[in-house]
Amino acid sequence: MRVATWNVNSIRARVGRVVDWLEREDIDVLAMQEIKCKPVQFPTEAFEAAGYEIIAHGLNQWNGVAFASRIPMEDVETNFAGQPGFLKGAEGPDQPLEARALGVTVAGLRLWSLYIPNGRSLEDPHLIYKLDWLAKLRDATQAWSLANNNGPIALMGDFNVIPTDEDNGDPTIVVGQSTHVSPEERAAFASFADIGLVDTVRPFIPTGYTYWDYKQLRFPRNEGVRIDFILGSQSFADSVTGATIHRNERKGEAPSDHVPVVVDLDVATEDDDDRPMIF
DNA sequence: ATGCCGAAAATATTTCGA
Repeated sequence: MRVATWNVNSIRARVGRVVDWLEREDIDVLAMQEIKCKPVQFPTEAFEAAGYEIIAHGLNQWNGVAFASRIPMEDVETNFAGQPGFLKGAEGPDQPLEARALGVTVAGLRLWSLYIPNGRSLEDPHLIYKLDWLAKLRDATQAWSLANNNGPIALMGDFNVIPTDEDNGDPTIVVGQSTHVSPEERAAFASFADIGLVDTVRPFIPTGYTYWDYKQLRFPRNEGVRIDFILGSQSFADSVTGATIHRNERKGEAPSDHVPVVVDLDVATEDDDDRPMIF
């Protein structure tokens, strides 16, 4: 079973590339971020023609998350428990939720497609929102694990955090001046390890980037950053047999600025006919 | 060539992104 995450930066601008890649790479489940549309605007037909069902959560032209899967999806959940909201210029606890989190269960695995807030700048209220969002996500994940006997769960998506200096190849992103690398953001990211989640890709791909800015020849110069992750509970990570970062998807005509990240899982599904089912 | 930013709403300019 092959599971992937990809910030597509507008699915309507990228549908051909995404569907071609799904088929070429034999992907079973894809978590998408920044679909930048409402569900009615999502190019569902192109995915269905390739054998994938779509579940999308989008409120407007900003943000938006979705799943494409050729294995049945169950227990669909938009937003996580306690998820903070945000509205520029507004304050207080009743700000509207943004379309940044979507959960589904596939083949017994709990999967989340997540688009963590950017933060914008060190002085911006958006950074406070980002840190709160990550803390509440951690709390919701911990609560799920407690209620589900530490079952298999993965948080997949664009975390908008560069965990180590080795993950930062962009010379304009500087510790002390930029978001994504601040001690507070790195601590928020690291806190997922405290509730038992591990980076399921790093053991297979120790270095390498997942995003290169469109500007300033960042990709030809390989001045990217690593911000897209698949964090899994131990029971999820135990079934991971391999991982890949699809750097070639940054090339060619009209690429997203992010590339797909894939994990291979040793998990039995209904569609498997090459593996004996033993009960 | 991997090459100097792109998408969407609005309809020219602004917002957002990391």
